[in-house]
Amino acid sequence: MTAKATSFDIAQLAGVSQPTVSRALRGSPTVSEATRARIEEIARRLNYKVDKNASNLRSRHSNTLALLLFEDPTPDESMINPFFLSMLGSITRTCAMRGYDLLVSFQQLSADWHTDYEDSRKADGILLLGYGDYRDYAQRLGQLAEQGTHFVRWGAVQPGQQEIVVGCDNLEGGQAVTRHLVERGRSSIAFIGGTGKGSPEFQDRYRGYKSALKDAGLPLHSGLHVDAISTEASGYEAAIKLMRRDIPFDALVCASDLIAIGAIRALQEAGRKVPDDVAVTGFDDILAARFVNPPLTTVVQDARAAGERLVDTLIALIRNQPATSAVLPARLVVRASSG
Amino acid sequence: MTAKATSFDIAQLAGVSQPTVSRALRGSPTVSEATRARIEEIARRLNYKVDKNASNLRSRHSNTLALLLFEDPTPDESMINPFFLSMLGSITRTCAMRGYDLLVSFQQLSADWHTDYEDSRKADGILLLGYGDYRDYAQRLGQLAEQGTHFVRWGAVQPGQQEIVVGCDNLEGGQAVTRHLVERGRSSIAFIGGTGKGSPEFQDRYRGYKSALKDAGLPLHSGLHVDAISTEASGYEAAIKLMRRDIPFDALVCASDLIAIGAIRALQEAGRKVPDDVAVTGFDDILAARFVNPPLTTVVQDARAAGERLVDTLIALIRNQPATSAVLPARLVVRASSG
DNA sequence: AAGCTTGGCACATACGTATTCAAGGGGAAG
DNA sequence: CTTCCCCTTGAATACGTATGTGCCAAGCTT
Repeated sequence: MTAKATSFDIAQLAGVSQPTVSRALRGSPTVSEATRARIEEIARRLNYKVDKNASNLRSRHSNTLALLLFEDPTPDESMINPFFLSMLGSITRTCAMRGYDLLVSFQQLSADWHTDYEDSRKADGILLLGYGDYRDYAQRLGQLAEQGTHFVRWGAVQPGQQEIVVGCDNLEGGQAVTRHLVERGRSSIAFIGGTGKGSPEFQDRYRGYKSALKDAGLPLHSGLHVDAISTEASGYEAAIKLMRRDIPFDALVCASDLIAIGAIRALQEAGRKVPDDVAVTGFDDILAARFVNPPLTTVVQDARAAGERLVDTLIALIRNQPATSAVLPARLVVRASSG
Repeated sequence: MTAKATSFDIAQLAGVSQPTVSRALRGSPTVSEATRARIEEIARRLNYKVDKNASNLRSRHSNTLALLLFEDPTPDESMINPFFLSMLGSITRTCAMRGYDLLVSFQQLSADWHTDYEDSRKADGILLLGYGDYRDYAQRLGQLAEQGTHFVRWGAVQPGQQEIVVGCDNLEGGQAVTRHLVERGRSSIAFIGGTGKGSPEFQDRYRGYKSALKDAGLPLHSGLHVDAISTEASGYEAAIKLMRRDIPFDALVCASDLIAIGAIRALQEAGRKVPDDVAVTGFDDILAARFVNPPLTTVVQDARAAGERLVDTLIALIRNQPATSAVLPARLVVRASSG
């Protein structure tokens, strides 16, 4: 293991100065082709790699993005939202293709996440995932956006926000899945998922549900709504609570797949057949959705497109190119659970 | 947004020199308490953050680990092994607690992954996940280990390897699950999963299966083994192939949960009841294992412990402290699918 | 009281690259 | 033959921190 080669070593071997080596390897047009070829050959031979720390220090940017994943402080072991995890794959690949490195951190929500990464020059920009009920922090985010902190949030687009957001069309997704149930002839459609304080995504899905009911001329019955968070256990309990109310229903729109899976278990244990007695739909299309019995009708968020869009938006922001919030389409996936 | 504060700014305000600021903030004992307190107060007031690039450049280490996740080049969309994803959570948390940043990259297996990270000083060490049939690269890894490249691989521990490996006790897992089926009174136990070229983990699980059969005095019937890769589709096909052989079997040890889920589907479609006619077991305890019908008996790899061990081992290696390969225990989780 | 340790700090410098500025050389234009 | 300019390159320096060395004063020892 010899000492690592520096640009000086290469300069000496090539009979040029260190700056010329730097220019040649960075593709500067002021270097003649002959010189560049010679330098590149020597660099390859010495297995030379640019020292990122020195390079970043001098050029004042790190070519690195930070991905901050804020966990819900649930005591639940299930921990990470499965959808985020597939998006992570897309994000890392997109970063690689764009020539950026990716720093990943799962944190509890803390006040100064931005300083840790951007102020210390570890990253040029930040991706925010799982910011939860961001409205509690909306003002703070707006401040940061105005200060020029480079970040893009994944989540619900809200009117009046200052920061840039990429999200999925939860409203349209909620509409599509409800419309689908109506088309299958269901008329008493319940909804499980939070509508008050809590995930803004869930609220958008609920608004879609309401709007589809209205379009179909169906009444909105407040007794057919139960709150739940996105776990199997919560979905199970919510379905039980719903059944206890003795209000008849023949379909169930769940705000997430995990909720739907729990609800199906509760229904089946109570002797209700899915989908014959009750049609059930989820949201997310997690891996398990395909394998439960019956397979779950759900709404896909395209994780690949989401990851790409997040990264490309953030890079544009960093480079002071036009960058805007975006809402990605949601797609209905029909399986057996909806009849 | 004012220009970022440097250690010089603080030095001036505190009436000391820049090196003193550096030492004070790094906790050097050569700085008096009074001076340190004054400096820390000013640093806080200016929202000063150490420039990591400058710091790393000078100190010659980056306090960063790289996580390289090599994907199987499967055309399958399922992409990422779900178990890796939960381990990722544990890895990021452990890194954070130890004061390290984490660079994440999903790559196709390439020849010079090490140079990209360690030679360019982006990371002090590398975690290798999903290296696949690493035996094809065993010699290369051995070389790198001897050269002093800092890396730890997750996977099967193999005799004679040079590099450090942390893995799960797949042998014991395979034994445990087979033993469990024997105790439940099964005597014709089939195995689905690769045993030839392919995942060394699968091979260890198969060896455990064989050894448990032997301990129980049961014969090993080569007709009761079918190859498969870790997807639902592959498990489905393998089970069909097995049934076509018309060799009676009353239990099925699958090398992964996804295989087991596919196999259960094939069995049920063929009219065989699980677990009454055939008991089925998986491996991994992915999220879906709990929700399939019937819930899947499987073997848990403790993702949290695995992530912690990987990170701590790598840090020890980097610091030239004693670091050894480790095999983590596997735990049997009994659910309804095994009768 | 003179020498000696010790704590506390400043000075100078190194880390390896990117960038600014100036200069050399050769060809084109006059 | 001169002048000007472009094309290439080298010299110098900046980026912000960490560390080896040296200095000064105060507290010790004999």
